[in-house]
Amino acid sequence: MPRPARFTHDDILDAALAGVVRHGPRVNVADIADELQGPVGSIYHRFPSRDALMVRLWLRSVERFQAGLAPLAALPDAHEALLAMARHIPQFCRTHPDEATCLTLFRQDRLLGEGPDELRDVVATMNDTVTALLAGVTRRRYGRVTKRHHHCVRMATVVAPYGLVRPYLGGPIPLLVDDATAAAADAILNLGDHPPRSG
Amino acid sequence: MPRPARFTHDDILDAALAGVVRHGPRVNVADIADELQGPVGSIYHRFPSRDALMVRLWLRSVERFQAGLAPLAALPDAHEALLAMARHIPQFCRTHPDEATCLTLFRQDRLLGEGPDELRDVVATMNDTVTALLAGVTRRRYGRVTKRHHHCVRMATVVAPYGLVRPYLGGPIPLLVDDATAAAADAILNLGDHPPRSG
DNA sequence: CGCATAATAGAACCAATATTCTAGATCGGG
DNA sequence: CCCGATCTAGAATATTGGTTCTATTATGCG
Repeated sequence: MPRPARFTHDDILDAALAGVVRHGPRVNVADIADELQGPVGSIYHRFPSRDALMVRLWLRSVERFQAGLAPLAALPDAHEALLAMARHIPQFCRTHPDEATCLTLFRQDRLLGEGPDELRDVVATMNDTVTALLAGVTRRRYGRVTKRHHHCVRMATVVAPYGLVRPYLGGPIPLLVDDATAAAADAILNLGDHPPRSG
Repeated sequence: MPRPARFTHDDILDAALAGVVRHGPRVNVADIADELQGPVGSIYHRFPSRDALMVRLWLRSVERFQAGLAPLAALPDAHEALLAMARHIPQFCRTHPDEATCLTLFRQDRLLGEGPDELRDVVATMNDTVTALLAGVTRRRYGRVTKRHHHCVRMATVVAPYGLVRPYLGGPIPLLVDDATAAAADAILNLGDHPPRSG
């Protein structure tokens, strides 16, 4: 009975993504409406505020990124599973360059502080699923899960790979990055086998 | 003969830095004036615009960061020199947490595109000195400087270390990060010894 | 003590932009 | 064919925040 919608939530998120990629994190809603080829009213019809829209966009990007991780964590050899998860990051950035850029432009901690109240919980728990995933593989890899193991795994599979691709976002990502990612991940994982005294 | 200045350039940059750390990259000049405990007029008396101020702040942070690098590049053993340069990053972030945060909040490419025209050259050439430094050590480490070597060295000494500390900025940086940095740098540097086929 | 100079001081201004509001369009069903 | 419901549409409004402007203050010198 109602008038059919011309724009879905995802349409608007897509427009916001395009806007962010083109104009940077400070895109204004007029530019987003431009990308949408629609009026700003339609944006506010679906999203209560610009901030909420941006947070939703970030959340969708994170979800899409995380979707590819679960199967890799299930690989039989735990060490190989962790390396595969590390490699997944540059691969994802190559196939989803825009979402990857979006992920780098907002930081979770800042969204937590500045984002709309009603989304705070969602943002906060966003990484819980990944943390749980990592905890499982960590136990399989090291036998037990100390704070040190936790950090090593996180650095090897998330932090280092992410850091390595970051400067290449916006352009082609050389395959060398994938090799560097795997090499770094392997080295950092092995760090977890030895006691704290650095050598 | 004139009235003595209450605020130096550096005072204002310090205030801007404090503002950026507290409010994020979108700090407004009123907040900066707040940190300065002075009026906005005094800020505009020294800097032509907010953008110019931010770029100057970024430049100062980069300079301070780079200052510690040169002596390390001169170490006799080239491989050790590169590892020392890698380790320098988490150390710098620990001793200069605010400047480090500032470095992560602005990206050179975006400053190039959006920053004031008169500063574009300065921004563009900012990394030339580091590139030159790296080129020298690269030659000593590998004997010659191919594109692949260049990338490996850059990833090992800058990109990976930077990426590894980034999520820890704003809080204490565990010493484990330094170990991970060195391990990753070593692994990536060794990648440069082998031909392109990954293994 | 005025005078010249350069800086502080903050209110006034104005442009950019997020948000709201009112009107009009589009559909299915009675 | 009109009605209710929902959405598009974009002009109007409000707010935020960068920049400018007009005092006013402090200093050294003649």
